[in-house]
Amino acid sequence: MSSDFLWEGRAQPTRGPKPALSLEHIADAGIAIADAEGLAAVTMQRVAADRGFTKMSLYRYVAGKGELVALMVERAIGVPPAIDPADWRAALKQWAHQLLDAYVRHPWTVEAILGPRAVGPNELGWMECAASILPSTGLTGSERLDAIGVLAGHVRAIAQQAMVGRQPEADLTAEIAEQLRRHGDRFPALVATMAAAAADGGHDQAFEFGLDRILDGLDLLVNRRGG
Amino acid sequence: MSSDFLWEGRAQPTRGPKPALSLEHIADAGIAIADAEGLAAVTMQRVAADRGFTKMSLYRYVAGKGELVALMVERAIGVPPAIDPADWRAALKQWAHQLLDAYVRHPWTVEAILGPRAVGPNELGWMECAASILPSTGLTGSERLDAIGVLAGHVRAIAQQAMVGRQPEADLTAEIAEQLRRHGDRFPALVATMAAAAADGGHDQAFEFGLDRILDGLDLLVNRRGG
DNA sequence: AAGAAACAGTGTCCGACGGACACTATCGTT
DNA sequence: AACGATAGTGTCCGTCGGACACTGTTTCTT
Repeated sequence: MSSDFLWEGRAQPTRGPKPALSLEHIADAGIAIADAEGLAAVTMQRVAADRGFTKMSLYRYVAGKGELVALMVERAIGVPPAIDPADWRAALKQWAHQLLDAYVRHPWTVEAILGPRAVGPNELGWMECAASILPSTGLTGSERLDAIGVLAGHVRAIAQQAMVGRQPEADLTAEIAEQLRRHGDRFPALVATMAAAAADGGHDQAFEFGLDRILDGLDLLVNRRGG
Repeated sequence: MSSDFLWEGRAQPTRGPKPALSLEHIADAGIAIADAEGLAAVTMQRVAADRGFTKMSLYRYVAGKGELVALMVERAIGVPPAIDPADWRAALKQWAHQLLDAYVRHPWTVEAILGPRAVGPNELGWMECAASILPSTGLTGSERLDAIGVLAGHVRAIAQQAMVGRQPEADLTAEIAEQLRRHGDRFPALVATMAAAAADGGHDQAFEFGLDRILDGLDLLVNRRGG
């Protein structure tokens, strides 16, 4: 299949010069650039130059830029945590928090995992981690898969917003506030909602709020099944 | 602010040749290309050529490619629907379905709205629509904003998965299944879950399942507040 | 010891992209 | 009729990913 490069380290050949680079070094260089300047700043040129080599030498290690980015994602996401599955609700909450941490540490990942892509052991490991929590709920297999999907989707969605809010000059909420100041008459309910939110002072609870709603909803379904 | 071009049609000048193009024509050409071949196929060249003009003529209308894509998104998302807010739960469900429809009709939008971007009247209109449904729930302003965020995030996340599943040769679930066939021993819980899901036959319920969980969770919170 | 074979890294070239800039063509106004 | 504002074109540039042929290096085989 297409994503072998994420699973098998290449067999070290016996003949010829020793490789001066490694997939790990290359991925780390790319990650460093993406963390500092965004995914768009990651070019074959930059990555190679950061390691003191020419662009073309990278093609000895990766088949193209897509592979490089896939390697970066797999390494940035990291190995999934070990979570005690005794209390499924607490475990899922912990899982979601740690996944969000991984995304926020490397905000460009949400951009990189868009579209068709290769799937690596770490990414599958995170799914495995969630899958190992859910059996005690008594939900069906389809429901458990969907539950993982909803939670992972929520984490991704929040990570996207968090990424946008990173650059102060292009803050989405500031942009919305500005447009509402200009054309507020066309969006009365939205203006009222934001005014109310400003009054009650609660901010940046989007992740926790959504997570709690989803877990409440799951809990309800589990109890319905259980009794 | 930076996104005036999404709000004000440019004033038609009296002197000089008549414009041969319009923002609407340009955006439609871009949308047609993106629908057919994906966002990556949208280049200034292609869009201009489809209208029978040279690339540089587009710069009379848009400041750059970013503006073009923003125009495409604003037009593709379309004007938000009018929804009867009597039953807030049914209304939100309808809202989410229609928003998903809009995304699925133009799968490239989920890619285009990543990162800092200008915000247009249609996008704000969708938020207004949701905001006008929620007051009857009795939730606080912050909670209502977060509720909108969770729902919109869920729709976006599902739309992303739907986009990936579009191309048969790079189906993510098929890729996962393939890797599990090879390395299933490392992911026992995941293998078991997918086997169970295949047995109970329920498929493609991710959107409905997640939406129902979120709405259940909101309902619970509303009732807690109400009594 | 001397090729031969496999491998690592480089230099050069290409087409496509977004975009700057100077240019010509077209129109309403005076 | 002339002018000036506007529309559209042609040319050029830097950067990108990548193909391909090349040189240099190491080790196995004879």
